[in-house]
Amino acid sequence: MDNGSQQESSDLHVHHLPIVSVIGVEDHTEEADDAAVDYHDDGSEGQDEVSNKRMKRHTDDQIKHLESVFERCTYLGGNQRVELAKKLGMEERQVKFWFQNRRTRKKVATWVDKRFIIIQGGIAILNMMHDERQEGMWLQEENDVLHAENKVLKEAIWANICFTCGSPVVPAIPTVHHRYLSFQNMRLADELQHATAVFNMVAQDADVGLPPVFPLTDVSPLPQFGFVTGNNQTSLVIDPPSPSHSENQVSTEFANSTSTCPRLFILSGRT
DNA sequence: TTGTGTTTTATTGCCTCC
DNA sequence: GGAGGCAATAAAACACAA
Repeated sequence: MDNGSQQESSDLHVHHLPIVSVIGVEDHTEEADDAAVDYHDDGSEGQDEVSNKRMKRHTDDQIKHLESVFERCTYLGGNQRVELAKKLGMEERQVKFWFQNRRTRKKVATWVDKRFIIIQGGIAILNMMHDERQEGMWLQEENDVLHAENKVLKEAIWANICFTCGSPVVPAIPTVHHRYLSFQNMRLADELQHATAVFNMVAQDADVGLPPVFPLTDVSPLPQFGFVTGNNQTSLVIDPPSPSHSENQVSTEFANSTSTCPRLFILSGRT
């Protein structure tokens, strides 16, 4: 603050008179006299030199007393200020300035505390979000595992692989197939043998010069197997149908042939 | 010792209230 | 219009690292 502005201020606001302009004319106590000595301990120094030292830190006792009063009341009335200033040996304006600055510090401190609390709350929320996210990640991992397991089970079902023991259950079907084929082959072989014998006998008796007939080696295509689900039951279907086996018979035979795998038996029985 | 950042005291300008 | 509050700021005092 330059002296020019101070002078202007002194002209406009009487209550803003510089401290050095009033110190020495007040009725100081002993402490106030000490403070005044501090202000003027330059002795014969000029007014400009004194102005350069117009700021003097209050003593610890003064600050302690001011703090104790401030704790009880942050604003002082005129009489209170005068009495406190007298008691502490301070200028009334000094007390006023001190309370004003103290209120400002308290306001800033309160603002900082509030911000700190807000930040703490934010940190707590972030921690909660982190925990929830961690839990979500665990659930996601568990979900992935379950999905993978589900996929394996589905593939096992569709591939006819026992997901309990890992052994293929598909070979159980060829067993039925083989039984069916064996039966067919035996029947066809008998028919063919019989027909060949009859044909050759007839041809020989008639002596028509036809070449002898040899048994056919061509066989019918392998039947296709499939599952049909419905009515809470899964049935084995053979295409083309076996001329000598009903679906129930084949299904029962299939179930019996795979009965070594209890879980598959249950799956094939009910859905 | 000195430069630099922080704290404390004091000032200024503007505002509201009585 | 005077008294006093507040925000912004100046300046002195202080703390501390290099």
